[in-house]
Amino acid sequence: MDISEVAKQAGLPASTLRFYEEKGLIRSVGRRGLRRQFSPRVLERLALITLGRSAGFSLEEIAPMLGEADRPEIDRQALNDKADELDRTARRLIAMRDGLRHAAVCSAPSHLECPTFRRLMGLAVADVARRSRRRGQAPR
Amino acid sequence: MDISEVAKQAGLPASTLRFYEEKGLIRSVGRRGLRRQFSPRVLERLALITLGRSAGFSLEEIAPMLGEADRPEIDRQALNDKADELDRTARRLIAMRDGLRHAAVCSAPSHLECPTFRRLMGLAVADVARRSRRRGQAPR
DNA sequence: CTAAAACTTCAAGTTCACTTGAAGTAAAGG
DNA sequence: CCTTTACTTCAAGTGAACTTGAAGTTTTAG
Repeated sequence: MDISEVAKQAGLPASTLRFYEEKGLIRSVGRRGLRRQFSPRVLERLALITLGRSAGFSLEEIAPMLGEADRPEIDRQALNDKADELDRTARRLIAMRDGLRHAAVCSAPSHLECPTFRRLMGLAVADVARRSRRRGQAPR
Repeated sequence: MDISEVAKQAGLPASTLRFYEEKGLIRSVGRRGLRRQFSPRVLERLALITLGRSAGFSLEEIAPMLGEADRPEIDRQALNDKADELDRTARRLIAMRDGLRHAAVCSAPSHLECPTFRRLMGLAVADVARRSRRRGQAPR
């Protein structure tokens, strides 16, 4: 398959495919002239990468999961850890969602006077503070 | 208050406070010598920024919400929109979480042979494809 | 009074995941 | 054969949100 065919099927721009190849995440099976040729199996690999990305894994984290050949060796512990992390993140988002919804209808003259909103602010600040403590005074 | 005092209370490095001031997100009330002095009210503003950030707003989105003076004018519609967005994101994360949990215990010889896992991959790919279509062939 | 600690500015660097542009080559269609 | 289209490489650029470093000034503690 030509790169544009892969791009179309994977839903990714060709530039991304070249970038992934350069990073060692995928491989082309050869060239026809200058042009890369891909095996259809690359689509599976790309789907795996896309899945990983949308689960919040970085490319660096994904690389070792893909394995050298075509048998992904996903560490089950890593999956569970990531699942836990997603769970925590999702909970935070939902708390935030509810806070926002409340703020949107709250009748307090200013959000600053709304207890719910203030509690939310407090949580966020505590969160940042905790983070910076963990990372030794250098938060992100 | 000195910048370090504000930093401590807000849980943010001083460099971030200078950065926020440069961006017009906060203001110092004056200088003592070279040193910025902050009013304690800046803490509220910073809490608001931190809250916004953790809800997924960009600094650019947050700026207009803070208002010129000290009375934040948060657009209720923006809050609802962001709440909806958080909701969608949270749902995606939860689907992903369940998928990962399944994959972690799945007995299929390879994840590639597990239907649940494959469905998950398909979803992620469809998602990316949808995105790139919306954004005119230029996804992120 | 002096030295260390805390602050200042400004430019440049960092990270991540790509994208863009320029300049060139090759394949496909007519 | 010739042109258009599709690909190629490589370096550099993007954006968000900061961080870091160097060099200088001021405050504070002893």
